[in-house]
Amino acid sequence: MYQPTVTEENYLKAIYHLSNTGTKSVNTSSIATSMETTAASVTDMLRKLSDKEWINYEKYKGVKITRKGEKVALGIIRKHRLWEVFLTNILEFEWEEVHQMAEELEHVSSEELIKRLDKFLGHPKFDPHGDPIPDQTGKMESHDKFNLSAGEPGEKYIITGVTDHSTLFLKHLRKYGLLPGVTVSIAEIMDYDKSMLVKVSKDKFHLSLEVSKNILIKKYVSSK
Amino acid sequence: MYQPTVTEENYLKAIYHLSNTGTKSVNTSSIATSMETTAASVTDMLRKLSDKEWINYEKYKGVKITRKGEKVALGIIRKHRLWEVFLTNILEFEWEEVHQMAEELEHVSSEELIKRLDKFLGHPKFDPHGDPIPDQTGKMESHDKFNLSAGEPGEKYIITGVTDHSTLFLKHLRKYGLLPGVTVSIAEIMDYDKSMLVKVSKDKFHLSLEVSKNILIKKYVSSK
DNA sequence: TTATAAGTTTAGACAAATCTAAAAATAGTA
DNA sequence: TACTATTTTTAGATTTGTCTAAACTTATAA
Ligand SMILES: [Mn+2]
Ligand SMILES: [Mn+2]
Ligand SMILES: [Mn+2]
Ligand SMILES: [Mn+2]
Repeated sequence: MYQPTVTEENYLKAIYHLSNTGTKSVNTSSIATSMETTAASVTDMLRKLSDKEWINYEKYKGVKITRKGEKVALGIIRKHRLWEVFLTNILEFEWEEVHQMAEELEHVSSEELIKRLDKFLGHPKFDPHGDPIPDQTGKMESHDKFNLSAGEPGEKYIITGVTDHSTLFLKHLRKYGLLPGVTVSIAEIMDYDKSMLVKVSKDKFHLSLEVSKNILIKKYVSSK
Repeated sequence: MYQPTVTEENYLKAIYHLSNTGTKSVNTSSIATSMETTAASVTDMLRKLSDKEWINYEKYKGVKITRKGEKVALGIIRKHRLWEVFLTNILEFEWEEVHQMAEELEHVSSEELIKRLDKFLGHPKFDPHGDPIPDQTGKMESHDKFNLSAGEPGEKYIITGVTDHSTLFLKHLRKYGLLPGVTVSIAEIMDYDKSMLVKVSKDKFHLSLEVSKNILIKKYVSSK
């Protein structure tokens, strides 16, 4: 049908993310915040996206992404995350460096390019931040993940991702080797401030609640 | 100082190419043709490029690219050609497929990305079409190339590039294995239509003047 | 050398995406 | 319920890059 402009792609991606993976309805001001623009500009754009049937929009009632719109959003997210894998695994960037570049690369339009990139990278299922990569049909691994802050003393977990994607946070975690795939065990949780003492391979260190709340984990299981 | 928009980058690249590698002055209509736009639009843009000191422009007198403008153009050309190498050598696209994708990829802004891509590709000196890749300072291998149509019977040559970059032509050459690096010897040149009989490894075939005029070669030298 | 053709610039308009300020609708609360 | 605060939309501009049509400049050639 229509093909979205770069700006329309960015709006659809933002709306998709704000509606936590495509379900609930999103209001104008939250889109404005996430797009770093004004509510007035968002209203203008919502009308256009609605005309093209990528969202359902009623004045004052918020917006819900349509199946069509979701397809566009997932296509962009797929490209974004595959390029992030390329940048870290092949060009050896650190995980906190790749997001801005991927924001540009995700708009390169060729479907064949992304198909071959996916193949070249070995069909990765997750990006460097632990976020799942949608396949060509939009399907992806589901999150059965929970926060490290909800973990229990004495238990062993595997890091699967983060909820804060800021450069500052990612850089901080990398210093401690706290990356997706790494095993952590909780030695102790302090009653006073809910900070925790964790063990990562040979090292032991202290994580504030601030930090542990933003790390996603799954239970450790010996094989696979 | 300023950083060019995607459109400005495309104009500067076109002007650079039209002035055969940065020397002679270029007129409005040739820019319009190469950008597939109107002379009026070009005039509008020339004013902007001139304000930003990327070109010297005097009304009705044509335009010459400045040192600054040349630097911008060479940066884009470097990115374009490196991405073309990536697409052919790594993602295994054919040489006639890569140009359109490179037209988009060349505008991805990160300098660090292109530095690492260059390194990953092994600092290639030529793109898949035989065009030289400028280094970070804008320097590149010079063309001591000439047309196959000027070659002599009995002589052996190495293909170094093409002057027609159209998909149709590139596809045609690939069918015969006429790619940069390949050795050809001229068996015979027909008096009547200047077509030539050439030998490429075990195969012998006929090339029209139309074709031989668009193939660039250098003399064959046994070593290197 | 003057008429005509070719090339170039200006004038005025438009679409996309944005903004500020003002008006309108909805939500929260006394 | 009625007032106020918050959110959202509209109105009117602005910027970038584009267009057509008209005016202007330069080249060509009788
Ligand atoms: Mn990212
Ligand atoms: Mn990511
Ligand atoms: Mn090209
Ligand atoms: Mn090329």
